[in-house]
Amino acid sequence: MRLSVNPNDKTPIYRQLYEQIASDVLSGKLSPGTPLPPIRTVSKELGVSMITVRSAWEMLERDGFLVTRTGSGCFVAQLNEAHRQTRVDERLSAAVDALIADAKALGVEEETLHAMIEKRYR
Amino acid sequence: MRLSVNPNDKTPIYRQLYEQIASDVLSGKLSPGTPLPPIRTVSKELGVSMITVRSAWEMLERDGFLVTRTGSGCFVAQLNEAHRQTRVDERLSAAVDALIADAKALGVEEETLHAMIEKRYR
Amino acid sequence: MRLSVNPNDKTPIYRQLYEQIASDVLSGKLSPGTPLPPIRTVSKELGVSMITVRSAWEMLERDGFLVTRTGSGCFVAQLNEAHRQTRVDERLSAAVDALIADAKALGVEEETLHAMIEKRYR
Amino acid sequence: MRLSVNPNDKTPIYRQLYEQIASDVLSGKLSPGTPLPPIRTVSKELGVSMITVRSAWEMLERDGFLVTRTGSGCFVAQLNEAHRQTRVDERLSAAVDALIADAKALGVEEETLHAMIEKRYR
DNA sequence: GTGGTCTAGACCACT
DNA sequence: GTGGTCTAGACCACG
Repeated sequence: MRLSVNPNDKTPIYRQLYEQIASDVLSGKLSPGTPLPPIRTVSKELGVSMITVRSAWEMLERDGFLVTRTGSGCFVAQLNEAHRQTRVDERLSAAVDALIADAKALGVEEETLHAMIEKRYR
Repeated sequence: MRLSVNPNDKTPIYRQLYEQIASDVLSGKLSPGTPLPPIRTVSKELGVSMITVRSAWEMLERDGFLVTRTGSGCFVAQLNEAHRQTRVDERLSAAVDALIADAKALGVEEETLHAMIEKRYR
Repeated sequence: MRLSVNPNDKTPIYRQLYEQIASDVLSGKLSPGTPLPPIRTVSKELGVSMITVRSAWEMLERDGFLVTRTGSGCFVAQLNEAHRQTRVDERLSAAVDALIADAKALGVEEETLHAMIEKRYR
Repeated sequence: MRLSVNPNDKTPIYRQLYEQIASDVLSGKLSPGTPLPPIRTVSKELGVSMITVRSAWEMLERDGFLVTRTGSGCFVAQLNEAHRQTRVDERLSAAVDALIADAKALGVEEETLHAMIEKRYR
């Protein structure tokens, strides 16, 4: 559980938190059932308001990444392997499609894209 | 000059306009010297405020895509081929890096990425 | 005595327990005088805190479904048939009223409601 | 647009607002494209915090009942008739199922249910 | 003017 | 102790 926020980043803090946790759940770094640290703790450690953390948590729950049990805490949701894989694919497909749209708008060929990925993947 | 705005898209209207024109300039669809329609016209056709259009134009001028000649309007800027290529690369590199970061966070291999691009490039 | 808790359900655990027992008493599945298992046992079997179970029991006693005999445990309360029927009616009326309010708010006719119940009652 | 909140009701204010607007959209009382009053206005009129209103609006947008365009306001979403009907059905089915579950738990027959609805539908 | 985000508190219900 | 809701401000980006 290594969370961090970058206040210079223009993306909202709650979204930054969302992305980090969602990715960790989807990549398997956080396994189902794992308890998350209390909102107040996260809030203090990151130096952001409780509400900001809650806002991220709420989004994560809505999207099925965690379940919250009032009085006892928040836990990584149970996602079976197939489901997890599906969501990884969805997420990546969207990102890939966005890149391809960009490339096409700029008149860049598929080969150039592959080459660029190869060069920058490290 | 085919401009459009998508009101459901959460990206600000002025940014949508910016992206379209910048892409068209970089891909060569808009060649240097081409006059842009008056702000007032664009504003009416798209049903958006003149302020919004002006703000997109300003950003484009700031980034060297447009030049304003007082009294006669806005024109696509002169970009020499090397410069144009550099900027295409910058833009695409940023997009590629974002995708790679995503892929890494999700624990996805480079090969999977290439395969996905191949499949979705149509 | 088949008790269970659903951790995904947002209704508080103590309320889930309350509802199950209240329903069983009102439907006659639990007859007057039947002893309830000790709080400690229920707590262990369901994996919930004793405090939670106690709080459900207290509410049930307050509402006349249970009686506590100090030293010997909790028992299903004596409810005469007329009383039992009244309470079933109260409970159901409330639920029916809620449904009707919903239907009206959505502009749905009474006939549609009857049809839907017929279809879904199995 | 007649909104009201009942502070005595234990359901959260933002949920009360959500339900009212969602119902009005689904029943057709609010037609697609209609602008909603600014959050600040609603907030003042109802005597609740802006954040509470926003929270309801956010949920409504998430669920496709409205779209917000920063800088110009919030509008009832475009829902075609088929989609609208589907969502009305979903909503009502859920409510009906809940009632049926209740009835079954209490050992009440289908006929009794129909009779009760008939009597209380006014 | 609009909505979007954030803070620093508070009070409540649940476990 | 936990999370859930709410308040009364503030500042920013957008149109």
